[in-house]
Amino acid sequence: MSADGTTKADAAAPAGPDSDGAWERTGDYRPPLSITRPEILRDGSDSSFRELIWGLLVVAKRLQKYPEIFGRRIGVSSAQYMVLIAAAHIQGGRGIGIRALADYMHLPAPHITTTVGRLVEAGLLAKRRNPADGRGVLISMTSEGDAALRELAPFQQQINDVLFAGLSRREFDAFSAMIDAFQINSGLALDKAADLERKRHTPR
Amino acid sequence: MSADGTTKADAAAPAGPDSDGAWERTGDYRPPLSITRPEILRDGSDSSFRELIWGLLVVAKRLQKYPEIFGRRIGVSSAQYMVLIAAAHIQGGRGIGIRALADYMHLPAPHITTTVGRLVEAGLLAKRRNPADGRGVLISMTSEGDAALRELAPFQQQINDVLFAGLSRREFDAFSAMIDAFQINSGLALDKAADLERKRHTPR
DNA sequence: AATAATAGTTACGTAAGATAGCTATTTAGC
DNA sequence: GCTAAATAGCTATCTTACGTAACTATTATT
Repeated sequence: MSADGTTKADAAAPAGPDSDGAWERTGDYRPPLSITRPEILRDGSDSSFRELIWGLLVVAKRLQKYPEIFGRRIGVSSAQYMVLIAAAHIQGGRGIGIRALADYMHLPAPHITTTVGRLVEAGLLAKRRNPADGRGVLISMTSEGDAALRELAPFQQQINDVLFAGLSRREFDAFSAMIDAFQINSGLALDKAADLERKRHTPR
Repeated sequence: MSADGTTKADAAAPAGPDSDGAWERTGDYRPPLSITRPEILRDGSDSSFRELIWGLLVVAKRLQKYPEIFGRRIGVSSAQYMVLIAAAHIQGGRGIGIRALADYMHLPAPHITTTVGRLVEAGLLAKRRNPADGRGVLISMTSEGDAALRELAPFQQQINDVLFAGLSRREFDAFSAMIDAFQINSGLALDKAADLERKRHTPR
């Protein structure tokens, strides 16, 4: 299964003698291939792919820190900041429902309910019954919420300017296109994973 | 401060009449600019930037699910899987210390300690005192850990093949380069944020 | 009118990850 | 050589994210 010639069954155990300081570097552990597409492999190794994935995970974790930072600036938690921004994006003229927010954010509805509740307590969001559907509610920004975002903007601008420093418009567009494509692929890959898990657990 | 002509101070409040169903779409809320770089703005609007950021956050959240999925397959948590992979990457021939792992993963050392502890309990990692430095320990894969990764590999390959489906080698390389650059910028932006926060809280 | 579907809420559980304070060992200064 | 400082790691605790299950209230379906 390993693409290279070295089939070392027991490279896993702590290799070499630990009685003295001498160590052969030949014992370096090599994990199995994590991808098979020939366009990605290089000399039968997936190491450049692994590095990319690791880089992506590093970036992903960092990106999740921005909501935390921006939120702290206006006195709300990371999740609360995200909901606030999401509401700002899609509230439209009349407000937006919990379910629509949940879908937009790819989060379960109960999470939205509690988080919106806290933002309403804080006065940043307003919540009223949907006059057109008594089951639903309409969430919208308050002027306090708007003021918080406006107060935040200069801080945010300085940080985002650094985040995209040195990027030409052409590069920005290329980056956007790649992320769009990757967003699709990552969704398909998650579906694939769910598929495989289902097959495994219900092999009937 | 708003780049467009419409300076609507109170667009924040739920606009328009809610007594009937008639709604003017002119009341749509517009958040303040989140970036100022002219290469990014389009007609004075940051909406394409916001969309990119939102896409990045969606991708980021999805990426964080993969460790969870892969980990579940071999009976460990998301964080445990990440530590296992990290150890596999950098254990070298003799093993790796807690601090080095923590740095590699950009996580606080105590988190590594507890997570490694669970993986040792599970038999996937081995831990021994560093013979060259009595304070330190050396973490390395066990053959059980290696077996788990090998058992996981086919599953992982199918998913990763979907994740990068349709990507040519050239596109893969371009993507890698962009992520590398973005990794640097995101680090700098975090530094900038910490800077600004420090200045705010110690204005002396 | 009875039933199903939908919007939202409440309550609870798991786990990530940050912080503070501690012990043990090694290195540096006198 | 002995004391002080730095370093590696551990334990305990706290906050928060986010998922699931069970429930209520309203609207749509037949």
